[in-house]
Parts: sequence; C-alpha cells; structure tokens
Amino acid sequence: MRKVQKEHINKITDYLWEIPQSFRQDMKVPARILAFETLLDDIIEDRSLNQLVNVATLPGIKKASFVMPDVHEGYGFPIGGVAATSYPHGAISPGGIGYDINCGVRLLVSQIQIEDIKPQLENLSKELYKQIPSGMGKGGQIRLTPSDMEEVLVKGAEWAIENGYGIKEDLYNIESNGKLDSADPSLVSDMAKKRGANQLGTIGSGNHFVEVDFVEEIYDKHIAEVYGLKKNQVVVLIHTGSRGLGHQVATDHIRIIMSAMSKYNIKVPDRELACVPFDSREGQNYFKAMCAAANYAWCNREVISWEVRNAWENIFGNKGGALNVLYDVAHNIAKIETHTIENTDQMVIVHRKGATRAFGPKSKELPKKYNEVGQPIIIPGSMGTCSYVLAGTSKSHETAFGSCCHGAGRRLSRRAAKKKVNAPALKEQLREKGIYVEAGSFKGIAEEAPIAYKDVNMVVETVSNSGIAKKIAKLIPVAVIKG
DNA sequence: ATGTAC
Repeated sequence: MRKVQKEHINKITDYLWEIPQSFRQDMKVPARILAFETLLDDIIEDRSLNQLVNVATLPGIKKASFVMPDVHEGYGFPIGGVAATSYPHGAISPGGIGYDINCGVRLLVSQIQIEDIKPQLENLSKELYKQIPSGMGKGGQIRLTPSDMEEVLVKGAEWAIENGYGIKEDLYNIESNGKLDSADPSLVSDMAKKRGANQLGTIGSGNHFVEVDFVEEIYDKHIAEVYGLKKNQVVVLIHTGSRGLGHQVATDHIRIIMSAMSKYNIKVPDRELACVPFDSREGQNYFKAMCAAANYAWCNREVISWEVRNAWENIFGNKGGALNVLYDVAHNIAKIETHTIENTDQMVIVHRKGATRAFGPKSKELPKKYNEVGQPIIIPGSMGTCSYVLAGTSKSHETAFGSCCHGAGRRLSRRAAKKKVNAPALKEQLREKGIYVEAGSFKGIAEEAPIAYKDVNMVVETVSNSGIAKKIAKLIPVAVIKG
C-alpha cells in the first residue's frame, strides 16, 4: 500500500490538513490532520498517517478520520486518533480505543501555594512514592473479592466512595461521573478479573505517573477562577488507566472480533483494525466489557486520589487542606454521543484513542459549574516539561466530534529513547531544575525522557490556534512519581 | 499500555 507523502496532503489552514478521499479507493471519508507544519514534518516520518487513512475505510465512518497534533503510531489506529461511526450499525474497533481502556488524566487542586511547601518537596515525593504502588505488574493493598469486583465494574468511581476510598463530591467532576451504565461484568473474563483483583490504586509503568505541579501562568482569568485555579497554586496530576484488567479485556475481545469479521463480510486494510458492527453480538459484548474496564479505571484514579490525600495529610497534617478534583477525563475510550453532521443531529460511536473529549459550553454532560465555560481538558507534557489546562469550545464540536489532543505525543520509540538517554544523568538534571523524580526503574525514566516526546507547547498552540480548545493555565512540575 | 511474545 502506498505511503502517505507530503504531496498527498492538502493544506486547509495553518493547522488543518487533509488527505482527500481520492488518495485510496477504499477510503469512505477524507482523513484530517490537526497540526502546525513543523509538527506535520515529524508526523509524516512514521506510519501514523497510513493508519489514519486505514481508519477512513471503517464501515459506517462519518465525516472524516482525524488525528490530533500529538499523533503517533499505535496498534491499528494511530494514538491521537478520533473516528465516529454511525450508530448502531457502524463499526466498533478495539484498536480505536487501545489496550489501556480508559487511560486518562485527573487533576487535583490543593489549597497550598508552591513557596509554602518548597522545603517539604523531597519528603512529599518520597511519601507519594510510598503511598502509591507503581511499576509493571505491581499490585496494591486492596484485594477485591469476586463480589467486590462485580461492583467495581458496575459502579466505577462510586465504589471507591462507598468503601471509604473517596469523597462524594469528586463524582461530579469526573467525565460521565466515573461510571458507564452499559458495563456488564459477565463479559469480562475471569483472567481479566484476576489480573485486576489486586491492582486497584496502582499506576503501573510506561508513561503513567503522579506528578506535583504548580500553576505558573494563567491565560484566562475568568475560566481559571471557575476551575478554582490561581497562580502559584499546587496541583496534582494523575495519569493511569485500567491496568492488567483493561489490557486483558482488549486482548480477549480483539481475538473474538478478529475471528467474527468474516461473518459480517468486513474487510480492513490492517488486521489490527479488526472491527464488527456495533450492534452485532460481538460488538455489544466488547462494548459492554470496555465500559466495565473503563469503570475500573475511574475507580482506580479515585483510589489513587485517596492515596495522594493520605500522603498529603502525612506530610502537611491539618495545614494541607483539601485536594479537590478539578476534572477527570478519559483519553482511550469509545462513547455513544450525538453530534451535528451535515446539519442534522446524529448518534455516533466516537472512538477516542489518545484523544480527550473536549466539550464546549452548554453541553449537557458537563457539571453545572462548568456549564458556561466548557469542559476542563488536562494535557500532561512529558516528564520534566510543562502541562496545560485547557477548556473545551463549541469549535471542537464542529471540528472533530468534540475532541482534542491528550498530551505531548511520543516522538521516539521506547527502544530508541532507551538507546539515546542516560537515565541517571537525566534524573540528576531534572533534580537541578527543581524536579524530584521517584521511579522504580531507570528504564522507565529513559523511555519517558523529554527528548522522546514532541514539544507540548507546539501541540497546545495548534489546538488553541485552531480554536478547538482554549488555553487556561500552564503547570510546572516539581515532583514526579513513576513506575 | 501489558504477568513485553500465536
């Protein structure tokens, strides 16, 4: 299959590009890229645009396949991809969600100013590392009985609150209130449940982390105020997903879907793009299991917030104050949503893989307090660089089904990064920059080195210039906990 | 991302 070259890409604006449907006969819609030209030159190097073209062939796909400026190669779909298929007969493709179902980010806002805690930062990072289990395959303190597991998969974050690991108010500030109603635990295999039984409250490895930051800059005073953000305020970023449970759900159902495809006469240009009709038995079974795994992930981030709150109290005592959830947003998930396509409201199955929901003001799904200003979007940068809080706009609905980018986006493969980076030296460099890194392995540090990632500032400039999100605040890290 | 791998 011919590789996408720059000459195949039409420039629409400075930050929007299109591969026309005519590029390949099997495309059902065009493929669109949100990126500044400098980012595009990087993006074109790997297979992510070919994957984007493949996505444009999915049965029932609407409008266009999209990638965000932080795009890179993934399993089947590119990471940073968005695709909406018609409900209920269009395709559902596990590759469009990813192996880490409901990987996502949560931001906790503290009542403390950075200058008040500088002397305690080292102790705080050590305490966070102690309270939050991390690393490949690592379990935590909680052991879920089979009946607990059923409840976690059905109730999501609510389970944590009912069992003393969370605060009720948190629920209002989680996408979908931390629970998808279509979840069905009977479609999650015993193996998946077994892997998840001791991993609640753990971050895992790879790009997952818990990070302490402070607000360095406010771009929109009014919205920042509504979000409860002030200059120099300390915040905590949590990035993790559904751990071994979600991975097993993906593994199990990808296998089933791959062998069911021929029954529905579906052919895709890449076997990793395996899909079935959403309303088929296999499609429904995957979707219900995916929802259950998503609930596990929301429960996981709630329990991790509890661990962060415990560390906070242990270090700051009663001077620590509350840690409030600003928002918790998924970036590996499929959702049934209504979007305006060709002037009519249509229900679609929105696949977001390495892309976050970014709903604008007056969206029904938002908590009341964010109704006038739009959904908070949390964009973590790479380790040791800045992160951003953005707000959703109505333009995001017009552009890519109310979606936005999810982070800096990988530039080098894990392997290339490991080869290039001296991890102990990097840890020391970050320390000199004022960032404490607590990590289980140097391998993890090397793979997550800033040079392995795109420039998050350019990614954020793209989405803010294109109008699909509004810059609200910039966050600077001071402590990072990794696997 | 993941008890790195049919």
